Amino acid sequence: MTSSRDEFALLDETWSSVEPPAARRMLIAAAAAFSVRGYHATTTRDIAAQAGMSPAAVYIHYRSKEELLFQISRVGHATSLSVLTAVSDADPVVRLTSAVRAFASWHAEFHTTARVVQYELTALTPEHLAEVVVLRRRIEAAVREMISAGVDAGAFDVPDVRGATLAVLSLCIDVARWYQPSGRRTPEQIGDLYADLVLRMLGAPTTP
Amino acid sequence: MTSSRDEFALLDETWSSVEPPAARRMLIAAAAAFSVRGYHATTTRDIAAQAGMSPAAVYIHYRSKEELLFQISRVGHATSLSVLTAVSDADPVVRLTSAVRAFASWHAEFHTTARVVQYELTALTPEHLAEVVVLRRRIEAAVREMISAGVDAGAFDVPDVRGATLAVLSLCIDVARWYQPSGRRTPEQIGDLYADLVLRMLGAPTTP
DNA sequence: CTCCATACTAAGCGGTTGCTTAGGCGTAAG
DNA sequence: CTTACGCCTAAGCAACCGCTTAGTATGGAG
Repeated sequence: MTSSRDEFALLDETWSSVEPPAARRMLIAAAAAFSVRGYHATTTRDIAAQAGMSPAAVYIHYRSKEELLFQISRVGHATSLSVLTAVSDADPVVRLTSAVRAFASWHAEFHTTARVVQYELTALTPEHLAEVVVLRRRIEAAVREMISAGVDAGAFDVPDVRGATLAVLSLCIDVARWYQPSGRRTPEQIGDLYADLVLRMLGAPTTP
Repeated sequence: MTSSRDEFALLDETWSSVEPPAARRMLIAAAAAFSVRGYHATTTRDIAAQAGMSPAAVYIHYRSKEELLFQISRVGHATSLSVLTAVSDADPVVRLTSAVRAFASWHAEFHTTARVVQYELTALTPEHLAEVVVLRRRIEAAVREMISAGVDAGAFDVPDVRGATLAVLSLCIDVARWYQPSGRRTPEQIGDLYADLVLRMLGAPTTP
């Protein structure tokens, strides 16, 4: 299965810094399983089997199944935040365009991680959720500031900045739900499409 | 808890045609639980307790826990399709505007049902999923046709109709994920906001 | 070689799961 | 009064869950 191998190669890219290798294999197996079946439908035996180890091996590297989820969610949120804020162009229009392109295409390319990040929040303990919510607020603030900067520069025509922020974020995040690697669009094409749609939504002068 | 009573009143509105009353109470309890905790994290004992009955009572009215989910998903999809296609205005711009307003605000007001509809598809059996996918395709086709009609009438400026359809649907559906009754926007305000944003996205001349 | 820490497995424990069985209770027809 | 039927519960079964325990293999330090 080629697509399955690609899948795991991409997950490996995201989690390459996790050591030791057995702990990384567990995380990758858990992310793949949580993404497809959901946290509650995934058993620790599933994860261990996918990682090629016994069920008890999970608990050598992680305190609980929930801690596995938390690590995926924490690193996933941090990664998506850094993807969003990596652009530092002076022009607010260019900055937002690049940010949306990168953020949307990340949710496609890394949809396995992104699905866990976006749709398994309710399975986290209150303490872990609180930690992740801090990152989510920073993601929202980053988008809002980029839109605000464009409005202040006279580049955008937005009557409701909070509402526009909500919509832009919502649009990008939902990519993780519907994206399929077998679909007709590549992550890059999705990024380009969404960057254009967002500029229109924000009333930026059309660049022909 | 006032908000909890409102919650159940709204669910009652959606499921009022289900008979007998005990079966309806089960459906409502299941929808509320699936929406908050997810299908797999909800036990048949949870559902029965919320409906004020014994665990075995579930199986008087439904063959399995999955059939409970299927009924919620099937009726929920059918309802959202009829909300989307209820508008029959001749003008394609008015038609799409009204449809988006209604579809987006439905995902807010009935977010409990909408969450089950949008996020628990993977828990359905293959047969039940296939039945629901037919409805999903009709929902997508309805939006695509409305956008196409606007393009044909020269009212929209859309380079990629399929892409625009994807984005419009995605935007509305994701309302179910982030909406909170305690939030700062009412379902109607969300509908108005989204109708405006979608018109901008589709390059419709701004109506001041 | 001994010692010990690390990484792992086989086996299993207590608790929970979806669902079944056997039977009770009320109502209405015969 | 008897019978039959629809709706419900008490009790429980087999399977499965997250996680623990006891023990094994490995490899490097002294």
